[in-house]
Amino acid sequence: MRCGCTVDETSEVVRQRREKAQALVDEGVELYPNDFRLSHTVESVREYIRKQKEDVDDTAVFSMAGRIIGRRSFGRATFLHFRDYTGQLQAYVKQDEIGQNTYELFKKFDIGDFIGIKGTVFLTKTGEWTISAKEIRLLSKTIRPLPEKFHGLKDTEKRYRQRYLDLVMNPEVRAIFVNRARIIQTFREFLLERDFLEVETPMMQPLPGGAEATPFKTFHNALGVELFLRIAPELYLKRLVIGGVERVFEINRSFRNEGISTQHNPEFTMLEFYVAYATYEDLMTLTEEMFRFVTQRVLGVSGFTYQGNKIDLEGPWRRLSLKDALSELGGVDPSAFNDRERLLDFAKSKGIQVTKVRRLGKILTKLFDVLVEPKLIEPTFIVDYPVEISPLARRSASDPELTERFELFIGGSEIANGFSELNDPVDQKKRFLDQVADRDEGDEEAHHMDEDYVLALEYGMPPTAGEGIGIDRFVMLLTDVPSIREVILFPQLKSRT
RNA sequence: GGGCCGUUAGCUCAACUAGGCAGAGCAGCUGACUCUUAAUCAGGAGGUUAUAGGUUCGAUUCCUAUACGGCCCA
Repeated sequence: MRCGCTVDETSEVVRQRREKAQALVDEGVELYPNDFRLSHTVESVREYIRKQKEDVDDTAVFSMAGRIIGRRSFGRATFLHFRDYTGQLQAYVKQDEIGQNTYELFKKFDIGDFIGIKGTVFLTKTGEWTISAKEIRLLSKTIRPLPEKFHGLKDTEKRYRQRYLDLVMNPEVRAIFVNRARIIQTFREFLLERDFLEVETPMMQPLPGGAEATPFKTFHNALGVELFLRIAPELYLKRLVIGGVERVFEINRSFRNEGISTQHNPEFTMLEFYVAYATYEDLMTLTEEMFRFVTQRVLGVSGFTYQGNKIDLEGPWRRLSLKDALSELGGVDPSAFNDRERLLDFAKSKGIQVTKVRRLGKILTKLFDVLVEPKLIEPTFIVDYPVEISPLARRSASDPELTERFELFIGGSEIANGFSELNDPVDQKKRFLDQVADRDEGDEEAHHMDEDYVLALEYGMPPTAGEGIGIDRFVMLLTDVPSIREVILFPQLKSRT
């Protein structure tokens, strides 16, 4: 039985625990009371001990609660460890202290049960601060055993499907999610300190925009309309810039209806932010500053190791044009950049399948994804993306076929994407029309015509730069994990039938 | 969508190469033990080997399909 989600009544262990629970009930013990009050957490007791040093008061009574995570019993006395949110502590439960009746009941407590304990602290012979129980009570009975303490829980599928077990058994897993929370909080602090306004824009949109991706569809019954889960918040955030919110950001989920991999989860978290009167150059500088700030705050150092590669965030980071990267790192002959047939031949020779006959820019990015991206370990900005694959970005002043756009790569994966925003409504409409043409030719990921967004632009958007940062991937970097599923509490899995 | 690997007791894993009674550690159960810490000692229990078929006197093992997971590719 792999799933653990089926109630397996035949399991001997479960049967034994149910019998024990029934035996406690028969003795008048409430299995799930909620009238036990705490005076301390484990950490606050440890703090008390540290402060008192040699003068620990061995008559002071502390009242704590937690889950039993281990026990060693000796007939009429037992050592156990219990754990609360702040840490774990040893308890010494002695029949002489709590009385024979209570001790008999206590023997029916299992590893995993929640207990409340009142007692005094003392130092054991082996030098471990321990609470000596004057009173011990059951706060919540477990019917199923926790995974084994020494080897923990390794089964990947079970870890994801029953994340609570993973969190109980594997402290490093909890550390990842604590770090994730800190990372998001620190990004937020960084932006708030710089006068950004945090907003929430629609997750359900009549037209999915702001990225090239297949959306999830849903339906609003009362309105009778089809809606899409957003693939990006971009077009709504820019509407806010039009409305005068000159520094704005959102940290929240987007949804893309594509394959699942170690780098992709159908729902993922992005930070998107927009700065009026700034350019993509400003954002590259800001990004360096922001990443150093967050890393320093969360890890306490300015660099980290990702999957064996040392990564230094001290700047300035390398900037490389898309075409230079392709020729320098991808081995593409620069004279082939404008020759569709030669590019396709080259792709074929490298075993790269370019499915539909796509625009030149798409062939280039496909080659880039396979040949260059994995090599970009140190932080690197790739700049000068072709306009045809950047329909929302401002044209480069020096070359109208290029845009003022960058993508940031760290540890061989794309972390951020930013550009000076296109704020010319006429050009924007033309770009949408090009996308619609691509869509008509079968490119399902091409943008839709968004008349309402063009209308907004016609009311005037200040010159602006904007950026999106993949929070999950950033967390992967700082926590040094190889799969996005390790940084998402409940990653998408197929349901078991 | 394709390729490879995996699924055995509550948990972690053997047994599969070359078909021959399905095992261990931990957890749990019974008993002993009032300073242990992966406590110790003694005893006993726990299995539809993911699912459905096939080959075979005999299948955890070989074959086919399916489900789920992992890695790689698309």
